Amino acid sequence: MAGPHTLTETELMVQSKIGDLQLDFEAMAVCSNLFRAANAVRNHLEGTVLQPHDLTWTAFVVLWVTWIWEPIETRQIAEEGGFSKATLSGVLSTLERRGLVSRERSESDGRLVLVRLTPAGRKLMKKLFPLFNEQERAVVDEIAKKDRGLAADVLRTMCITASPPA
Amino acid sequence: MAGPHTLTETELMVQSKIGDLQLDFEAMAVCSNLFRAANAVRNHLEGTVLQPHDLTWTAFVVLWVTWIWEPIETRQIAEEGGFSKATLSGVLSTLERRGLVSRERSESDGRLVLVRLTPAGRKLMKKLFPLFNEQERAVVDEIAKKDRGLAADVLRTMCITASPPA
DNA sequence: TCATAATCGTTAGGGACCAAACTATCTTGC
DNA sequence: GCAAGATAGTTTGGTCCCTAACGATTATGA
Repeated sequence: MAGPHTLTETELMVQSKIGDLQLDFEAMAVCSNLFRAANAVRNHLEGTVLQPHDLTWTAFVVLWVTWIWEPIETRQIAEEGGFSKATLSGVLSTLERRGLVSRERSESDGRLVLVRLTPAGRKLMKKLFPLFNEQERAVVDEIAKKDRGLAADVLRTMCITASPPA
Repeated sequence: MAGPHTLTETELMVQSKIGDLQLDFEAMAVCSNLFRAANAVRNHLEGTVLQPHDLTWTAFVVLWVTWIWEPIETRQIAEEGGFSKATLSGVLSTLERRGLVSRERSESDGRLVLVRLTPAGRKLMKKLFPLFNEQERAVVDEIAKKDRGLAADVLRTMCITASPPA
């Protein structure tokens, strides 16, 4: 979904395939662009900020969430980051081996594990996050300033609409 | 990045961690919501439309691109779909084994492989795509009608801004 | 009290994805 | 004409991520 064909070309072809069925091309355009944009932005951030520090996207999210909310329970990291606790478990082990985070069993509830950043982890994030945000700014730069708030709102709305009713 | 904390809470925590550095919180909000929305929408579409037919996201994209543009060269599918030709190769084999697509060597250039849908593949897409589009419509439904065009534009802009200069 | 259920993090197994190496085919320049 | 390079698709090896099953701990209720 990141191809060279224009939307109009595609719409004409779809219409010819689907016959006289009713389609919502505007919804199609919004969704299609949503996936392309998310991929492009993620690839950009990975390439410019993360890869030079040998960090995975998920690893960075884990570091970021932990940095902001430490000490934090692993289940909260997984929920905040939007991935499974199984994925988190592996990523945490990697980050722990690299000396960026530490795990510690909760004293009040033996099932829980609390995660913190090590001093090295905090130092890394204090250096890395401004670079990350600078690239976020660059990615948004071409959007008219007055449209940015609306963009964030629209995306949040889609988030809520598409999320399972919990 | 799909967590329960509000953006304002997060901003306050980030500010306290980063000190007096200049950050663009609006860019942060747009990017953060972009990833959450893309994940939520993709999960929704997979759950409601794809999983009942035992189709992967990537497999569906391959079917869709092929359906619209057949006969199509594999390199075009990969570019249009936004994944590597290595990934495509495996997915095509799976779809071929299930009798949904067919591969055929080009007569004019022996390096190329042309892909088509089988009648079964075409039948499936003619049934599946309206369902898919119906869910795309549902996901966009809460966005004010007048904002949808702008949303698509903004996303396209981010796409272009973030994409490598080719 | 104490078995049953719920919840936590980890482990096992599998699928999707990519980069790099490989084979086959076509193009280019001498 | 033909060797060297370019290009297409596939295979290989490895990473990331998920679901499902598991062991450990805590909560529940008869």
